[in-house]
Amino acid sequence: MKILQDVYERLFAAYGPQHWWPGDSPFEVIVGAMLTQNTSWKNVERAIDNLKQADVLDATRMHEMPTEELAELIRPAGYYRIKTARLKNLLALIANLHDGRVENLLATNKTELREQLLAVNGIGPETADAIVLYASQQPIFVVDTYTTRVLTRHGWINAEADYHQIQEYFHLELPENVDLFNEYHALLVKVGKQHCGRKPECEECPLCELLPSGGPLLPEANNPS
DNA sequence: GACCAGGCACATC
DNA sequence: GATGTGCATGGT
Repeated sequence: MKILQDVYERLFAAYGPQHWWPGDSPFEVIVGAMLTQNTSWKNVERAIDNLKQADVLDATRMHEMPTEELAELIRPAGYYRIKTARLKNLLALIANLHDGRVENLLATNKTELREQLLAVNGIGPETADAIVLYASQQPIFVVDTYTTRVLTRHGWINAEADYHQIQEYFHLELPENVDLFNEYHALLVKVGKQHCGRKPECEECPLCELLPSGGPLLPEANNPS
């Protein structure tokens, strides 16, 4: 039985479409993916609003604008110095390898695109995959802390599973579909925020109500208890 | 005031 | 190769 499909159907039935990724353009999605690293989306919104107000939410303008100026605009998103450098690194990739055109970057096939993104200092697997899925609209599953937390809490993966192993699990059990991967990731984030992962007990956890811990699914998974 | 948030790179052992 | 730490703002 494909448990991950069953989990998805239950989550979608309970919560419906999440309409991710918020953003008016692919470039805004990219910037959001960079800024939301270990940061609440609310703070990212403030930063993106600042960029819009300053009329610089554009790859060329952000590439050419002074570092200090960009830093000040994205400040609400936290880690603003390092994130400014990271954004500049990505903007340099777009300028140098893609003629400064975001659409060229996003037209790159997902394997090559992921590789190029991962080569950028400041882009790790989650940010790269978020850009591939949500900005470039190519099917790759995004694994984040909530994904790991929810799956380990329910005993569906072993606690030592790394990013790639978890991603492979989703790719193995699910059809390769952009809309499915989009909704599934968003639903896991939604439920993960309410999930009992932070607490030992499991009350008022919507996911646990829907899906009581059923034991390991992967052959190598640990027994959760 | 402590803790957390849609990670990642780098230092050190 | 595993583990620890810095990065920073804003909400609870």
